[in-house]
Amino acid sequence: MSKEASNEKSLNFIEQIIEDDLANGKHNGEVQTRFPPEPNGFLHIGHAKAISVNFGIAQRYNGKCNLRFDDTNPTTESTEYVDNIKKDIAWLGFEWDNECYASDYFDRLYDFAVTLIQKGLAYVDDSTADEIAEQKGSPDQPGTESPYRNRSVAENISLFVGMKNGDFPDGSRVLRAKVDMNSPNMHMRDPIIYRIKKEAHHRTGDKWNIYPMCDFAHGQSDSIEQVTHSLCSLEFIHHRPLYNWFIAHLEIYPSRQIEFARMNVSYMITSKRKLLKLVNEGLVTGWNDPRMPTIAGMRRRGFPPKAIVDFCVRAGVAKRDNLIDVGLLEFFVREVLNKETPRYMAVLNPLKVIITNYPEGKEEELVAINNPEDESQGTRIIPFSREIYIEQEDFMEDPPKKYFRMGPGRNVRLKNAYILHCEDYKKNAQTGAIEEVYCTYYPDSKSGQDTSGVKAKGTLHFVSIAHAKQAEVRLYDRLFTDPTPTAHDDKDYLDFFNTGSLEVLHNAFIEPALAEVVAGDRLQFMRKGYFAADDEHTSDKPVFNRTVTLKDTWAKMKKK
RNA sequence: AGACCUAUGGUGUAAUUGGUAACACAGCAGAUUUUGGUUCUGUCGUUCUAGGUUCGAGUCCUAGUAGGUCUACCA
Repeated sequence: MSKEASNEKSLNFIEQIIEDDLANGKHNGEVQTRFPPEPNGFLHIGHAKAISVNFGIAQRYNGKCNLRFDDTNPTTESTEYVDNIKKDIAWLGFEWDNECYASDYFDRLYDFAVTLIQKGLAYVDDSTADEIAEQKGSPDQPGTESPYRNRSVAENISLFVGMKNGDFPDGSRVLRAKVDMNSPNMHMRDPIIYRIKKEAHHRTGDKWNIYPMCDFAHGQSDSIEQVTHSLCSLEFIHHRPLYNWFIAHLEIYPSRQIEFARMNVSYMITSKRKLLKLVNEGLVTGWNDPRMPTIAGMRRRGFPPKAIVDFCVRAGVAKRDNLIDVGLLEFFVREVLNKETPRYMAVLNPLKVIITNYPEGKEEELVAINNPEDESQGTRIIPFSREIYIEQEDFMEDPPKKYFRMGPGRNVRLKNAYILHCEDYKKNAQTGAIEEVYCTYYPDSKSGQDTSGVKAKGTLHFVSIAHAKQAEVRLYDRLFTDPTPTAHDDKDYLDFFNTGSLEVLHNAFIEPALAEVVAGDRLQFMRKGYFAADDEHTSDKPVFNRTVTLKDTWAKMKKK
């Protein structure tokens, strides 16, 4: 939990409920939550929110949080997803108490179903899917009862056992709870609780021919695990009466479901189907593409887990629809990275500078501070020589007055090195491109021992050409050009795909100290942003992903 | 159309439960700075509408309005 959260006096509505329960001695003062993913996809920023809420609440109240896989549909689920989900949660920094599976409760769930049948509260229905849908009616139209609704207990038991034993084909029969076909809540109109699926399950193999529906598994799983507060998103609010109905009629541990609004983030989407389409259509390279809002994508992008969790905590918990500015996430990413990452110099778009009065063949070793925010990160050596690269955008032939960088006749400091005076430059007559810049340096202006008295307004990063290494740099930007790409009735979300979301630079140059960096390392390229060494990065073939740019007030001024 | 949920600065969340509407981000202005970064200071701006209860309403009541959710053998 973040410091802010633990010191905060104000409580969100869930914490208020919990503190009331604690004050009343409910559940013996215990708090048990759970995070219940279905192992059929990758975790994304929305799951990160659910994780931080469930684990955060448990931490705050000295409770426990289980990881429970809601694996009741063998058609879509696999252990590969289980492994990835565990990896992502651990990476976010959370430890679950028990690792649970709804499938571990299949025997008990079956017994629960039998209990319901014996109480006259469930029946086997031979209707087709279409017929059942028709019976349910519509919200403003009461439903009609199934012709099979009043079978005897004995017949129901016999048929249900038959379903279990595989006597009937898939889809031929279902078990339905006998609730209320006239309820304005569609979920109470005799919901299906078991269906026939002669399919192998990733954990139970071919033991079962029938599988419980989520509604019949989720609440009972909570109850079995003695979950005190079952926190879920708002769309399950209509399921709560059913959740309570099962607990009441089964007379089992009274877990309580509490719903909160899921988090929406601008310029991001979290629909599993829509994300999959991006992958399938090749718009991204996979589920862990650094542009993806998946945990795996954000990890590869270089987002620190703490930033993601801080962001979720800051976004808060409430019941109204929300659209959180992705800028808030970027704020936390920068805040964490500013304190943690070592600084390096890398020139993304090189422009050659020759220091005409610096002796040919001479080399110097300059000392640079690794992180001005963290003295313990020490210093490193930066080589310096007569020919260097600076950033193309750091030179202007005819700069405006507020431009502090290099221009003809101007002074500018090289970070950790000398002050340069720009004497001349070479321009390509055809293209107009600046090809080389010629400068002189002030020998007594060396960083840390500057006695020159020369003034320079701007400071530039650079690399010594002879010592620099070529690298690939991938500049990532948001995936969509619209803050809510899925919210337009007249347009498809793919219409808003940001074709500029990835720019690959093959001709970047990095300082030699970067040789120590390994895949996954996060760092700052001074004045350019925070970057992470990609999964494909090696010291021979360096590849860096831009996590986020630095705040850029100059870019803002230019716009005006 | 029915049921349910929600409504506080640009965004998100608070308001010790009926007692001066605040915090963060974003914005704007300035200071510092060998990263146009960081840090610091200042500043802009808020209770959906209409009634009612009350000495006093963001909070309670009534009626509207707006947005969302639900009608899968998915979760």
